[in-house]
Amino acid sequence: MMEKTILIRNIRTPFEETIVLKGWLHNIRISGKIAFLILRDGTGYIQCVLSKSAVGDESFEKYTKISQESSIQVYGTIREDKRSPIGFEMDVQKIDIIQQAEDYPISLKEHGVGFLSNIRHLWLRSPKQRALLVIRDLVALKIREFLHNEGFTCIDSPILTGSAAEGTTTLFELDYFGEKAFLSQTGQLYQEAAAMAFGRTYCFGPTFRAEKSKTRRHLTEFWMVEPEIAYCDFEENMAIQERMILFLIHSCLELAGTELKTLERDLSPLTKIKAPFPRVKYEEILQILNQHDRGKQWGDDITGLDETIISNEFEQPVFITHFPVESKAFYMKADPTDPRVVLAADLMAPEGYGEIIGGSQRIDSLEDLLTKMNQYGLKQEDYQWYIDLRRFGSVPHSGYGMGLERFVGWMGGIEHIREAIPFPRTIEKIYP
RNA sequence: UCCCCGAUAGCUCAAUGGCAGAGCGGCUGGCUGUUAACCAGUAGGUUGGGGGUUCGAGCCCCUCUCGGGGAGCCA
Repeated sequence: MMEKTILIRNIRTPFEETIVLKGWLHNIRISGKIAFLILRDGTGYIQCVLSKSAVGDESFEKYTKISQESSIQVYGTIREDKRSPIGFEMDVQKIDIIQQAEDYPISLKEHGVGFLSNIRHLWLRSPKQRALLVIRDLVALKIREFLHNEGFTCIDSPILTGSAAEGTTTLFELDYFGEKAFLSQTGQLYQEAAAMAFGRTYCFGPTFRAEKSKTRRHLTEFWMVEPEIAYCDFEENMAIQERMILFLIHSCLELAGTELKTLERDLSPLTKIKAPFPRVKYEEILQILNQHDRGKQWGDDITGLDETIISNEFEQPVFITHFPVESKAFYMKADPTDPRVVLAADLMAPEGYGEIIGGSQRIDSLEDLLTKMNQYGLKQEDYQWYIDLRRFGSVPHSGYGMGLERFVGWMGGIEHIREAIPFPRTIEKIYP
């Protein structure tokens, strides 16, 4: 007979007939004539109870020698059990050993991050890593769902680009049939073109920064979602971001409870979050920082440490707005009421997580754009297509970029965002 | 590129300049309700590489390599 294969996540009722679970051995505890095998199949964990009286001496001997992470198919029945974290256990009748694993390097005890990073291909199997990457998948799905429901069309920007969007020092350069090309550090400029065609657009994919940053919030390859909205001003831009963040938080709380629990995430800071998020001008932020003896003057950057201070100061995410013109990218629109500042806003997540979104209203006047490009030393011929957008039906428009790993890292409450991407690339890690 | 910290058993870590150790993992045995199970036994080491000081270096000094954290920059 052919037994039915069941995914652990789909076990919601007992099965009196024999079924089969296909997975890997996470852990085994042997107590004389009874053994407890924790099986994982990628969708969940279940304890399989193996008793000598049920399978016989010979099988019991064989099955209790299965090593951690061996691939196995377990046949048996499913029974409710109040002692189980998922409410069910399997009574084992038979086990097929697909491959007996060699000594597995990751034990159930603690390990250092350097060791684990070198075996990331195996580390992915650990419960917390699984939980975090499941949340990543959920967040990515819900970003698309949110934007789709708000009338956005996904128009992917190219990853290979011929010219720099924001200076060349932080770009990965490569040879493109004898010409210089770069890995994209933002898809934004292309989204501005797309938004003029589709109204509301976004791109969502990998971006690359050759910055030699060695911090808990930096990767050289990371995923970014970049919405761009035609006929949208600075204020409406923030309102959309606010709605998106709330939707994503609520989605995680509602749909990823198991994973958040696995990560031992304290949920109270997340459940407290509600709109509207505070909007605080750069100038006022400087004052707050100076109350912490940061000695800030007009024009100074908000550094990583400053971000941590700010994001600990508020329980809610905070928009920092109205940055000095010189500190921001060339395409940002100056505030008509205060030309010293641009209509830009960075969103700081609370709990010390810092910046997760950078956004702005873009320059829509041809004249202003050309002036600004000139000031930033950008050649018009490299950006002719971009300039064109101000010549053929230019409109007020705004957009933002959110770093997926930073958001996921915040949701998961983790220390370092390298765990929020399956195979992180950092300044000194490109393997595995 | 710069600053700080680190490298000892497969892993996580101890060891006043004086015999290199523990827990986990491995292996052997015990236990029919374990939850990172527990108990007993056992194997496991060129203390990251090179040089120096010293009667004597895991420990002090120099240097290199690698790893971690941070600065600058950014999502």
